[in-house]
Amino acid sequence: MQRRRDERIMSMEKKMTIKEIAKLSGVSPTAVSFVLNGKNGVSELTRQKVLSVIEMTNFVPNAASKRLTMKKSFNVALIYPVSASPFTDMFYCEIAAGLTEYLTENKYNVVFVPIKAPSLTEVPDIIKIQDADGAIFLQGVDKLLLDKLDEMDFPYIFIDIHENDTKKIHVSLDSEKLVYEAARYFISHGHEKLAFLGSDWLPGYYIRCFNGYQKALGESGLGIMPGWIQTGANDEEGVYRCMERILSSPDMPTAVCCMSDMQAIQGIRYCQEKGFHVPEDLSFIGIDDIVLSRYTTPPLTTLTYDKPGMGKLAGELLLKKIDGEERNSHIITEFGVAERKSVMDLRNGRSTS
Amino acid sequence: MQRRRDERIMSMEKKMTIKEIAKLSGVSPTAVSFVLNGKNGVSELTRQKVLSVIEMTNFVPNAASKRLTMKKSFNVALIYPVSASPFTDMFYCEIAAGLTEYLTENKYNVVFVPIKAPSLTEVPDIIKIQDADGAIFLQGVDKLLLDKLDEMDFPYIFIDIHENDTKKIHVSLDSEKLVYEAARYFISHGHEKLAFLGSDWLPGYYIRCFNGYQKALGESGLGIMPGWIQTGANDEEGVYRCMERILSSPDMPTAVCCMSDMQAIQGIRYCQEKGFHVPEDLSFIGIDDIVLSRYTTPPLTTLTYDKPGMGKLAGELLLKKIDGEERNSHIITEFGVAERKSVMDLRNGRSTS
DNA sequence: TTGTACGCGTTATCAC
DNA sequence: GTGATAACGCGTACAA
Repeated sequence: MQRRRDERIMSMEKKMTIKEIAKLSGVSPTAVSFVLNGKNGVSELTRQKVLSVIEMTNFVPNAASKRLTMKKSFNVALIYPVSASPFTDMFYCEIAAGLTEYLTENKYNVVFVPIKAPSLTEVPDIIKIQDADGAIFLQGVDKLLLDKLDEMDFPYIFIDIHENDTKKIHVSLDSEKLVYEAARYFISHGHEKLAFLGSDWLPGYYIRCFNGYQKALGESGLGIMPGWIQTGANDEEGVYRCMERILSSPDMPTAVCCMSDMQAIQGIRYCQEKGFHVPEDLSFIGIDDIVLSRYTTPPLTTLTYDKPGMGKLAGELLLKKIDGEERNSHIITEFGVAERKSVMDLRNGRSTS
Repeated sequence: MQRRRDERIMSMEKKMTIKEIAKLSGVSPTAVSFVLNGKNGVSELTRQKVLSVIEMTNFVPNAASKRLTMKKSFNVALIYPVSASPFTDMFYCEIAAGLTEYLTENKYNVVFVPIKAPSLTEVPDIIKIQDADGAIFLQGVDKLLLDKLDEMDFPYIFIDIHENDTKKIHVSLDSEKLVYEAARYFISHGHEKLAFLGSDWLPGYYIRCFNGYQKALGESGLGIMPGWIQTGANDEEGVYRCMERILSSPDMPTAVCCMSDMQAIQGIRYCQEKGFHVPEDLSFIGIDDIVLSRYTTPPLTTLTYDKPGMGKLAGELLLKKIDGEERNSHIITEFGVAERKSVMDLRNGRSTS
């Protein structure tokens, strides 16, 4: 008899609702809700009754409904310009991986929102329609938009912010130190003529990187020759033009500091196409450790740190912020060196390994 | 007077609802809804009134509410095993990029759902809680799960399915033809001794690739020597072991057909580490054209096709299916050749370019 | 065209 | 402390 009833319940194809469960359990929807959410206020007896019905029917509360009543979307928007697309840029891809994993584990969806316009000043649709509880910006965004979001009290944080506006919460790298350490690495391997290959379309980023370069050289009393500093490495073509100038500099450098692994990799390519040998003729070091760097020839020596961890950390900060707890920004200042084959050790005439 | 009222409306910070808009416009919520959705059944006058109020208040209908009433989540789940993570595998990354772009344009969110368990037989949470209108599986999934989804009438499609189960809708590559053409490319460049480097943990995929290899060789009457066929290329280590055997084969091949770009790239690395020259000693060809292939040394010659387009196509098929229109599977059979530097032209003794 | 019931989980309000 | 009832949130669809 009992058995038959169970079967009837189990075979019900009708979509279950909390009311149905309540009816089947002989209790009120409230009681079911309480059981579902582990709140107390229900007797052990009812809890068991409800639990068994839930078990049998495989009931799970409807997401849309939950969203509506709780006024929470359980979505987080990941907003990025084309220059920082996780699908194009391997650096941001790794970060997005860590972020997505963390948020998924915490029952949030990550919604990828590319910015197509050159500059986003309008509140993105997903926020307007209240379909995100918070946002993560990659590489910063227009202040105008931030003002609007602030006015709405909408929680957001940044990853890899390239400005010195420390008022906003962000997870970033200490780019100055990154390039500084890259340069130090060269210097500790006997290099004294260091060129700088970078881009300046993100001015804040450029300045920080350049400062790191200059600081390292200054500390060691090394000079810079005309033509060694190139800032047009915005794309492959730009890198090529920059490298052309560096290579034709009257006093050829022995090493090149870069603002990203991609710049280093493209720089190496250019050298090789022109018949130069890396690292024998010229050494390179990157500062990202993107996966590509392992597979180039020579594999790229580069600085390394936990990129998925940055994504995860950003997720944590944002979730805390959504819950009303403020956390501080986090700037990564500790890096490892992935020693591969793109740096010549001038002290003994071999490539490092 | 009118002016003052406008300002009052504009400055209202209260979250607008369709009812508020109705009140302010002096019409019913229904009328507002009609205007919002471009349905007819409202006079031009009301339309204008409503439109102006919407304009002033910047009203946008709430997403959660829309979802609940329309019984639609406007989410699509992208479900993948670790072996096909868009964040790890550059091949799937490009596909996911095209898919995400297309779905975003069509007002759907893409929710990334990694499968952690070795085999997913349970209906994923996101589907249980009715938070996805459809799903896209990368690389196939357990039949048990598909049966359950079928029973629920839940729409799904596959990308890059590796089985011959043609009943399910999918967007895939003709792997047999891919490898066939890769082998043909070698043959047309004077190669007669072709090795095969692959993995067999996706048996259907392995068989198709191997068939392509064998077909090309058969057509040209080329023989296969013992040790030329290696199927343990599951990871870098596996590739190395396979290459070790290929290189120590009594009759060394001049070229290696691979089941993926990564295998080719890792194979090349192994050769180089062992002092062999690519392509002079051994030629390689890939079949994916992942971005990495452009940056290896030598850059990898590989087969190429529109991967973001595959993602977009999959999005189209799924959206149609969600709307109840069945579409046929699409198997990509046309490829280009990205001629780079990893293949030696044995007819004239140079590397192709 | 408009009023209103509906969908569905949560929570405030009440009764015992 | 337990449990139930009802209001809520909000866009949609159908009856009026």
